[in-house]
Amino acid sequence: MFIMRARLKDVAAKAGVAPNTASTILNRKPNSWASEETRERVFKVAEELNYRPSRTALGLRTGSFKAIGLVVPDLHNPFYTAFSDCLERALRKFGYDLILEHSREDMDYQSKCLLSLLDRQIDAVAYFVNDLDKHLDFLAKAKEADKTVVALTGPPPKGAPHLPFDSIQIDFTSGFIEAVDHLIELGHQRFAFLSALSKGQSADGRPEMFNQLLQARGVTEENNIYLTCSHELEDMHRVFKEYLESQPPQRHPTALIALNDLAAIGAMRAAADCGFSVPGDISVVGVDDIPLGCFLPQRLSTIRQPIKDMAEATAMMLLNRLRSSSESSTAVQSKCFNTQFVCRETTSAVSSG
Amino acid sequence: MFIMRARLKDVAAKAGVAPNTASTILNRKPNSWASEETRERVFKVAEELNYRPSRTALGLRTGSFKAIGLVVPDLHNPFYTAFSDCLERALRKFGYDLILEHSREDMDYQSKCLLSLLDRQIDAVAYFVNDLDKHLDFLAKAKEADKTVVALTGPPPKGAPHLPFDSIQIDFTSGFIEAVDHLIELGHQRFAFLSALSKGQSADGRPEMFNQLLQARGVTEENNIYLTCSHELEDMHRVFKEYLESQPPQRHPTALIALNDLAAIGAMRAAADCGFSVPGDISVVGVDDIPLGCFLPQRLSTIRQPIKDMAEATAMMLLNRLRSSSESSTAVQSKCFNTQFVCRETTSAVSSG
DNA sequence: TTGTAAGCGTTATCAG
DNA sequence: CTGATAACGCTTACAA
Repeated sequence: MFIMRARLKDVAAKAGVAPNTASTILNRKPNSWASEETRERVFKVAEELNYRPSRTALGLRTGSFKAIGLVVPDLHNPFYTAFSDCLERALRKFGYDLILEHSREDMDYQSKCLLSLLDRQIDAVAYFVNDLDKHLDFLAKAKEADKTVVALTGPPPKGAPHLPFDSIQIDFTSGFIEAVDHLIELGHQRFAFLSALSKGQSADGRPEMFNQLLQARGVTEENNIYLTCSHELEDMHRVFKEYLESQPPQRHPTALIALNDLAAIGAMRAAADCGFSVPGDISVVGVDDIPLGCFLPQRLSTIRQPIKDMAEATAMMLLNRLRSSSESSTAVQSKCFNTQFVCRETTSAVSSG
Repeated sequence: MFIMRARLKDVAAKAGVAPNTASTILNRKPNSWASEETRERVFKVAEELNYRPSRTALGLRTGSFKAIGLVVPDLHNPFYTAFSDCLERALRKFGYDLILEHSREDMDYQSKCLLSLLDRQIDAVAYFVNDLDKHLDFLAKAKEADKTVVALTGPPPKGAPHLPFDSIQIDFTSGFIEAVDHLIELGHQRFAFLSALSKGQSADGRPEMFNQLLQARGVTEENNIYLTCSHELEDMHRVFKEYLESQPPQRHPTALIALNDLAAIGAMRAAADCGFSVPGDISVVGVDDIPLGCFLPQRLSTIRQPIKDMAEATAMMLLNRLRSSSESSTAVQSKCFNTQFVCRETTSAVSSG
C-alpha cells in the first residue's frame, strides 16, 4: 500500500474547498479573499499532508521550471566544481536550482548535454565555450528554443564579430603576461606550455599567442615548447614525462606554464619522476587557482581566475535576463574579467649554470 | 519573434495527422499500422522541426521522469565526483539522467536537498548516509513518496536492526586493519586519526573503533590521538598543524590515518609547515584512493574504496528496483564492499630513535 | 488505419 | 469570497 505524494487536489478535498481555491490560498495571492478560517484550514491540511507542489506540473503550467542548467566540461577539475558551487549558491538565493551536466571534455558529447538540458525544460543555460566555432551552432539552438544563454568564454579575437549571446568573458592575457614577465625576470629562457585539450577541440590560436609573447621578450621559438594532452591527470603526467625523457638536457625547459592547475600537478610529478626538483630545476605555473593549490608540498604559483566573481556575475546575468524575458532588451550583454599571476612557491630563479 | 520549441502537435499538424498518430509512430509502437508513407512523412517532419519530446510533459503523463537524484555531500572531494561520474555513466546507458544535489556536508541542508529532488519528481534517489540516526527519518519520507531509495553507507553496527531500505554498504574494517597492521609492522607506536565531520554530524563510534583496533595491538590509549575537522581543506590543514604545534615532541604521532585523502593532503602540508617530512618523520595514510593521490610528490598510501564498483552496483540496484517497481519484491536488498590498504610512498618505517 | 477524449498536477480566467 | 473549466505537452484507451 503506497502512500502517494499529496496533490493539491487531496489538500483541497480534505479541506473541503476546490483545488483552485486551495491554490490561491497557498500561493498567498492578493485576490484571495478567502475567509480567515478557510485559509487556516487549508494551510493546516497542507501541513498535515506534507503537501509540496510538483515542480513539474508547475513548470508545465507556468512555463518556468525554476531551474538553470550548467554544462560542466570536467567534473574532476576543482575549478569547475568551485565554479558550480558558487553559481549554485547564487542562484538558489533566487529560488533557482542548478542542474549539472557533465560533458567530459568531449566536444561532441557537449551538444548531447545541452539537448538533455533543454529536454528537461530548464529556464536557462550557462555554458563553458572552449572552441568558439564548434559551439556557436548549437548554442544558437538553445536560443531558438527561447532559452536564455550565457556563455563562459574568452573574449572574442580582435576583429571577430561580437558573440551572438550574452557572455561572461575571461581574459587570460594579463595573467600570462605577468607570469611570463615574472619568469623572465627570474632568468628563465626556455619555456614549455602544457595545454589540456578537449576531445575534438582545436588548439586555437594559443601556440601563436605564446610565441608572440615570448618572442617579444627575446625568447626564440626553439626555446618555446608547446605540448598538448587530454584532461586526464594521467595523460598530463605522461605527456610531460615523455617529453622530458625524449629530449636532451639542453631542450629541457626551465619554466613550465600548465594551462590549468591540475596539469601543473601532473607535470610536477612528471618532473619529479625524471629527477628534477620544483622549483629548483623547473619552475611551474598553473592556471585557475584552485584551492588545492595552496595545500601541496609546494604551494602552486598560478594565474588566478576570479572564480567566485565569475560565478556570481553569471548568475546575475542569467537572472536579469529571465526577469525581463519578454521585454527582451535585445542588446547582447557581456562582462569581462581579468586574470592575475599569483606568485607562490613553485617558481624561482633559474639555477645558475 | 520567438521560434518556439516544436511540440508534438506541431509535428502532427504539419504532417497532416492527429497528435496521437504522430506519437504512436514516433515511439515505434507495434500497434501503429500507419501506412509506410505516413510514417515517413511524420519522421521527416519531426526531423525538420527538430522535434524533441518534452521530458516534463512525458514524466507527468507516464509517471517516470527518467531521472535519478544523487545527494552529494561534498562536490569538492574528488571521491564524490568520481563516484558521480561512474554512476552517471552507468545510468545513462539505461536512459536515465543523474541529477546532483550538493549538500555541502551540512546535515540540515541535506534534507532540503532531498526535498528539492523529490519536488523535481525524479524516479529514485541515491544517498550518502553518514549519520544513520539523523538520516533515517527523512529517507523514510522519500519512500513514503513512493521513490526508490538506495543508501550508501557503512554496514549497520552489529546487533542494530537492518536498514529499512536498499543499501550499498562499504566496510572499512578490513582496510583499517590492513593499514594499522602495516604501520605497526613498520614500527609505529604513536597514531593519530584525522576525521572530517559534516556540520551536525556526530563522531559515531569511530574513536572507539580505532581505540579497540590499536589496543589489541598493544598501542595504549594515550598514543592514539583522535582529531576532528570540517570538510574544508583549510580546516583539515589547520587542525593538524595546531595539534602538532601545541604538543611536545613526545606527543607527536609517527603515523597519521586521515579519514579521507583530501584530509591526508591537508595534513601533509601541515606536517611540512612544522618541519616534518613525510614519510620520514610522519607516515600518512588516507582513505578513498582518489586518482589525484598518485600524482602528488609522494604517491599517497591509502585505504581504497572500490569507487567504480560501488557506483555500478548502486546503478544496478536502483535500476532493478525501478524495473520491478510495482511487483515490489519487498525484501530489502544490500550489497557490501570491502576496502583495501594500498601501500605507496607516504608510509615508511619509523625512524630509529 | 486514424481520430477523439481523458488525464497527469498545476494555475488562470471567469462566472456564481 | 468560491468553484467550474481550460490549458501546458504528452500518451493511451477507445471509438470511428
